Order: sequence, then structure tokens, then C-alpha cells
Amino acid sequence: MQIKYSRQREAIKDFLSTRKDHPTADVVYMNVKKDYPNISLGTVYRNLTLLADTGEILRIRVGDGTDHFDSTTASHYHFVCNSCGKVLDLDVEELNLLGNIVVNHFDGKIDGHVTYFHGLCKDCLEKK
Amino acid sequence: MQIKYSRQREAIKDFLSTRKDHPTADVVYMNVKKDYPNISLGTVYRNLTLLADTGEILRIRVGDGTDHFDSTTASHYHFVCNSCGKVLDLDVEELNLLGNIVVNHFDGKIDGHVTYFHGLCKDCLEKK
DNA sequence: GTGTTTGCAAACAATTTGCAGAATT
DNA sequence: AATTCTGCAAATTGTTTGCAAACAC
Repeated sequence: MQIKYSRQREAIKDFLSTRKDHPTADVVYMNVKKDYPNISLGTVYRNLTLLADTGEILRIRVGDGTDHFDSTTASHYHFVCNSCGKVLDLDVEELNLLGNIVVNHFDGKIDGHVTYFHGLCKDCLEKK
Repeated sequence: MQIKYSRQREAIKDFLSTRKDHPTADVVYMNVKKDYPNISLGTVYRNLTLLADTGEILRIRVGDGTDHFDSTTASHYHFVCNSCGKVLDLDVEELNLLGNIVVNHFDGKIDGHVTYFHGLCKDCLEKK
């Protein structure tokens, strides 16, 4: 199945690349709607899924019930703010450390691991 | 708001303590139903949430869209099988290592981190 | 022209909630 | 008796899907 160009998909990708906070599908929808008032949420979901499948964006699940999306595809760690829910990138190179330690204690095959940190982001800290 | 005894909640807790694979709410429901045929899924959800809030059980979100529950409350790492979806405990104590490294690169307050490993469990490896 | 993508609405899955009656204290 | 808990069903949330028309190649 080949992929054809669509302006909606392009707009979604463009919007994502302007953001560093890993918006949810709904946030993408509301913003792309400014340029394409007729776009539907279904289209946003379809394209986010497609882009994640082709590896052009990253789907991030931080356990808050909704998926987040990220235009930076190189694997890195994330931080989730307990107060405002924002998801931020952490500026630390990926550590395989953890996987190496665990491998010796487990009877199966470990492909990788998912880690996210949580706490209070700078903005929320300052509001206290 | 005080908490009153309920046989349903007790049955849920008992069932969880017999399992090592972190069942979902639905699995808990189907099993507790054997002893309490009239129990409703709503009651299961309400009690799982209550028990998780009081710290008697652990709610685990591994990004597969459904919550899993665990009667072992001491913090530890989990493994998710990519093939059968099972969630298993890893016999390695939680490492603060990671948090310590990240702290120096981040402008907020880090409370902790969530990590789960993924790959193939022993059973699924053998089936190949 | 053929095949993919869209908008819309309906369908879905997981979870939560309102309510009247039952159980616990 | 007061209050919490239950069962049921309806509501909510996040996401997926079927379909006919619109668009890309």
C-alpha cells in the first residue's frame, strides 16, 4: 500500500515540529483546525498513527490515559509534570545501563525499556 | 470519609494476591464473579481504585491501553511481553541511579520514574 | 481511471458515575 | 440511624472504523 500526499498530513507534521511539549491528538486537532477548519479528529488520528508507523514521529504513552506525539524520533527520555501534565524531553543520552543489569535476572528476551520521569516542571515549581 | 468492610473488596484483594501476572480489571471481574456471581464491573473498578489509592495494591500502566493491578506494593520493575501481553515482575530492586543522573540536567523537581521493559517472555520464546 | 485520503457519524473499549436499595458500623 | 457500598445502567473519554465523496498520481 503506497502513501499519497495530503495537505492535512503535512499540516499535522508541521504543527508537531513547532512544539516541544508532545501534544495529544486533541491538541493537534484543535491547532491544525485553525488552518483547515474542516479537518476531522478521525483524520488526525489516522495520520498520527500513520506517521508513527512510518517512524516519522514518535507515539509516547506516559500512562495518563492519552497518547502524546513527538516529532523528535531519536530515542530519549521524557518528563511528565504531575501538576500541568506537560511532557518534556530530557537532555540525557539514552542509557543502556538499566537493560544490561536486568538481562541477567530474566529468563526471556529483553528488547528495550520505556522510562519516564515525573515530578514538577519549572513553571509549576515557580507558581508555588 | 471512612472505609467500611465489604466482602467484594476482600475477594478482589484475595484474588490479586494469588496472581503474579498483574491482571486487568476485566480479568479480576471474571474471576471474582466465580464466587460472587452478582458483582458488577463498576464495583471492581471502584475497589481497585480505592485499594490503589490507599496503597494496598499497585496500579500499573504499561501503555497497552488498559490498567493492570498488582498486590505487591514494594516498588519494582516490570516486564511486558510483546507477544502475549503478560506483565511480569522483575527480580531487581528499583534503581535510583537513573534519577540521580537526570536530576543534574533538569530545571524542575523529579519525584521518581516509571520504567518497564519489553521483549519476549520465556513461554513465548519457546514457542518460536 | 485507480487507489488513497478525507469528513462525518457511528462504533468501540476502558473506565467512571448517578441512583436507589443493601450492607456495615 | 447514619453512612458506605453495591448492582445496574447510562454517561464519558479516547480512539477506531465504515462509507461515499474528494483528491493524488
